[in-house]
Amino acid sequence: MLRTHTCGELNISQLNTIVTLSGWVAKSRDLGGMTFIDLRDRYGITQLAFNMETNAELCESARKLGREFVIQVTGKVIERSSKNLKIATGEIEIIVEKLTILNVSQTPPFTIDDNTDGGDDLRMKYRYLDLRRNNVRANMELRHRMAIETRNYLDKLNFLEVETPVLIKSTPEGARDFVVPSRMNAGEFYALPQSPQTFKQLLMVGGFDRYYQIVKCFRDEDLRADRQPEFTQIDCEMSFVEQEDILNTFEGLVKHLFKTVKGVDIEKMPRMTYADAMKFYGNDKPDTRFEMKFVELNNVVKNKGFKVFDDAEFVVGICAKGAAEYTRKQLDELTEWVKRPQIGATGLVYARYNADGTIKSSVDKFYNEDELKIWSQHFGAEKGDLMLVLAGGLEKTQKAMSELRLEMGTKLGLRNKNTYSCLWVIDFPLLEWNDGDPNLLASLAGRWHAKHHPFTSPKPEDIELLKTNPGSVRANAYDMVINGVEVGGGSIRIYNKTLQAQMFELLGFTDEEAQKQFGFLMSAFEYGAPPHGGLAFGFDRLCSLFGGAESIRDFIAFPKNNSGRDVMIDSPSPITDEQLKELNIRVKIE
RNA sequence: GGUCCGGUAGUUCAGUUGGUUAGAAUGCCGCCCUGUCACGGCGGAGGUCGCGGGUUCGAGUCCCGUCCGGACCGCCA
Repeated sequence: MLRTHTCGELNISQLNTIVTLSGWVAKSRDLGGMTFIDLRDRYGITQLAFNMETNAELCESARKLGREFVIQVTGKVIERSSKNLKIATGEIEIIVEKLTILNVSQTPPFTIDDNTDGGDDLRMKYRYLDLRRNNVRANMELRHRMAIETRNYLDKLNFLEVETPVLIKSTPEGARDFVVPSRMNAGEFYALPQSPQTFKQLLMVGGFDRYYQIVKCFRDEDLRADRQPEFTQIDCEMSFVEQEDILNTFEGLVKHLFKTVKGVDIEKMPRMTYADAMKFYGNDKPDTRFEMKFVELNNVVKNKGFKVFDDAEFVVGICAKGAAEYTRKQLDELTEWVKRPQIGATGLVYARYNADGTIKSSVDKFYNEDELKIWSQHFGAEKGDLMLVLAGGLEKTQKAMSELRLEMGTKLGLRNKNTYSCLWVIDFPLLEWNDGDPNLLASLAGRWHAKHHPFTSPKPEDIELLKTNPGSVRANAYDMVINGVEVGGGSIRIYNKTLQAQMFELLGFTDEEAQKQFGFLMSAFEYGAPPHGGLAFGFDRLCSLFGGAESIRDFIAFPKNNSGRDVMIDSPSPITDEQLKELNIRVKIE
């Protein structure tokens, strides 16, 4: 071993011990007569001391060490004369007797420090240096802890971790597939899994009644701060269960993670129907850390001569507690904010319930104070509150108000990242109407597509509606939402061949297409498929939520950038003509 | 496919209405300094202002195009 101890463990109890440490030169302070070096490894920092008086030669070599040189030192642990209580090893230092340079280093392009001066791009290019920073390493440690505790919890409940293949079959439903050409089968391609969905269902048919896997999944869609082309799921499936069993089991998993990783106790998670989530939050993943629920105003504000409201399909408001003090300027800024193309509202109506009991609105011309009093009753507004109203088409206005609600929540400090509000959103619609996306129409020739996926079972009491009113059919599908983040979701699956065939038909698959793409699953269902269901958690998102971060990138050791590039290894990249020839592929860039 | 923001020293940034030799901090190099821990002091080097074109007597600054990065919308069953 090139060390007897790590750089994080020595303290006053090891005084006068001779130790050997190895690590990186984090910083050096040359005072002339003596030189101090901060030696860093994964575990911490230990100060090395070199003295001109006692060993001039050694001190001279220490002065020449550059940042990030890898060195090994042997020396005695002594008590510092001036202590640094900010670090764990701050009471001691090493009087170095022997110094070996294990490796030299170029000066790093950014400081390896908690508050680095490096921009994101640079950090990604030199990710191996970025990983030396405390906070990035702490994120990876958190991720490790989450994975371990996930395995602990599920193992205790008899779940089996089973690996499923990564080279699988492309299907047109859902996200775009990443594809891999097959050399041995000219002109044919594997697809990388968007999730191990069909395999975990086949494992249920195979009798593995409790399965999980912490598994990489791939989706070739545009990226975001919380979306990577390859990402990790905690993928789970259970047999002989009903929806409540799944919810309870995996609510338990998340509670276990909060308890063991963060020391936080989470209460029983409420269940909210999709319909209520949309009604009160305009969103299927509501941030329930704060109220500020939607107030429908169609029956309150119409027919008073205000054309915007009269013509609107949907008029909705929220009550921002204590925000009546907002200045004209702040309200104008808020109006501009909702008018941005990303939000898409055409305007914002506000009414202040002033401390003196008067109510002043931006539409006083159309609504007198008595009418505004009625507004405030609907809002549940009190003195000091601000009422905000948007109007327009239903979906667009719901979406805009949902964004405005989150913005107001942020502005009013109601979204503390150390507070966790968890819930299940249940009873999602089974199907969504295809509003004319030509790509979908071409591939599916169907008018509906599955909101969750085509194996999701309808609620038994809604099955009749499949024939008459498919849009109103509710699914046995559920999402777990924490602080407005969809951390996971799943469903009770169809295990009946006839019902599955009916679904495929509704989704526009011909028998032939269904057979070609999912024949293996339909065949399997003919051999005694048990009732089953499951869900998958977005592991990266869960980690970033636990770590209090917005972006998942810092919880992935080697993430990709916005364009799906790995700037460190410079991929993707072209392949040689020889490789292309072997694969029977000709590249043509339009 | 679309909207917005950014690209100036190794790094993070400033740069006014278009006007002399493009600045600061930090890092780097050299000298000095025996208790530092954001050490301190003095000195120095370091620039294709992303790239291409245009307007102008004159462009880091204005216009057009393009590339790169970031946030978002669409998309992500």
